[in-house]
Amino acid sequence: MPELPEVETTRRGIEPHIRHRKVNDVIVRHHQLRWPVPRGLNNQLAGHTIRSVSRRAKYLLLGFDNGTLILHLGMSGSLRLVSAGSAAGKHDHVDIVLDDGMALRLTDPRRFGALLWSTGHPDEHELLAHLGPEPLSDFFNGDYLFQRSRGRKSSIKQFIMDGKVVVGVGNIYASESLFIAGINPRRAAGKVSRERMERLAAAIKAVLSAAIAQGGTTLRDFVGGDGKPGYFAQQLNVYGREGQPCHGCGQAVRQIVQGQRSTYYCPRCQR
DNA sequence: CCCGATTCCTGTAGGC
DNA sequence: TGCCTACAGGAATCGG
Repeated sequence: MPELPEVETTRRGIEPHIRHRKVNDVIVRHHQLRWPVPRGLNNQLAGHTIRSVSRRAKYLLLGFDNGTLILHLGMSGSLRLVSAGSAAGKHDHVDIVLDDGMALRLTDPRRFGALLWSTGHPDEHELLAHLGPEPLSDFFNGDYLFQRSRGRKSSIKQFIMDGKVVVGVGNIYASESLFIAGINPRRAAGKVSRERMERLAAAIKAVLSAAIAQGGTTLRDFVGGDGKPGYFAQQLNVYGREGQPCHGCGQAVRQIVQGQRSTYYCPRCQR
């Protein structure tokens, strides 16, 4: 399930193959993703060259001289380079056919992903305009987390998963970061000390960086642009390890539900 | 503004 | 073996 490291892994995987390439055709086989894929994309893109391949939060941005293609992988999406015209499976919803005989193929079984077209500045697009800072930027630090969290009653886990606070921290990395920082996920965000927020910001950066270095986390179906899975799952400390011994103290890892999402933590190491 | 619940979708896993 | 149900999750949206 793509979180920020998986999206960044995808970006790095596809960029060298698609940047400076011209689009020949766009084939949309299934329009109904998170939002409808705009009609007539082919007319916008055909003949235009991909100038940049960037990322904001979990969105991939393909920059053209006449606009930006905004892609989101949802929770089951992946982008891969395939030979143009190769047989499409039932979940292969979109092919962006390039001028070198290859195609960028969006596969997404659960269809929570999105593909949108923006003609203005992408940062001003409604979906991106109100997002919090990038977790790996200098702007995101303990001070920032401390300031933003004062007075907030929701749990620290839900707080760091809020895209208006910081982007790219999904369910897996939220649990992992809180474990590294030694913070109980149920604690009210507004009551976490400045010192602990420093540790948390550092933990989020460390966990995300390590995951990117490993090519992301493949739990079920994630593959990078080269079709290879990520290897970070082997380094997970708590996620999905309910009942198994904590790597720090040996206590059984506990699972709880917060905001309809599973949280994993060690009751001894995280207080 | 803040917060919790609901919603989209389908593959997978567990129960019987 | 097969059927049924619960569950997984990103993030917009809505109701309180």
